[in-house]
Amino acid sequence: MLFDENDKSYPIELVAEFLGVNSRTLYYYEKFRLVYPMRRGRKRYYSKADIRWLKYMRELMYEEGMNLKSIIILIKRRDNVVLGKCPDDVVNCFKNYLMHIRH
Amino acid sequence: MLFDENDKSYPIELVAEFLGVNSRTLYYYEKFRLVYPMRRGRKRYYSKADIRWLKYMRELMYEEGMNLKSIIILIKRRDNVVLGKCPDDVVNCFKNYLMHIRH
DNA sequence: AACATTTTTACTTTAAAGTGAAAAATAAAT
DNA sequence: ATTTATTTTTCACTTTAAAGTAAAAATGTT
Repeated sequence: MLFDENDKSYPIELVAEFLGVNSRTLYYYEKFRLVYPMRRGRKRYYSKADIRWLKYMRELMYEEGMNLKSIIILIKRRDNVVLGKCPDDVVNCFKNYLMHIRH
Repeated sequence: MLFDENDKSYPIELVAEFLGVNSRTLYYYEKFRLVYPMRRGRKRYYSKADIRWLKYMRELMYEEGMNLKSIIILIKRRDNVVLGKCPDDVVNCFKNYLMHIRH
């Protein structure tokens, strides 16, 4: 009965419990601008999308070994920030490395 | 006189000195499959592209705050490995977050 | 055999990630 | 309006692991 599919938002404590973290951790993520819960008054409410995102984010961290800053960059890259900074010849150089990596 | 533009490959000690790291660090990167120096016998020779890549890699680490595993993933993503794992609705959800982030 | 490079082992350093507890802030209740 | 309760914020601390390195052992080259 953790989540009622019809509810559209969840308070921080419930989300923290669901993710198995301290609610303080969610404030921490917010400071990194990694999540934007809705505010009703001063209280935070997380949408299902928020929760899915947090869960995926933590998978990237604990299954893929990424760190928070990289995840931020991963998001920004959808606006081409990181590769924008990467010189062209280095980008091309990536392709050589790709050949060596098995997926 | 660190680098002769006409030379096509550089031994590990020279590269380490240029990057300001211990040569052991370059072995370390290699174990992560982040670089593939050419081998003549058992000895390693790094190309200019290798060196540029290493330099860029370290910028990502020390200026952007990325970790090695994330850099590996960044490379692989050119083959869509990471976002391939990411559920579509989460990908769409990224767009909302993008709006909140200033570049 | 002598030399140089590599590999392995285990260690050090450093900072990220997370958290506890108290203080501050805000809303609700009486 | 004052008190009570709840959430947020701040500060400082702990834990953990990534990143890097030193030293010794192994290996290949000449």
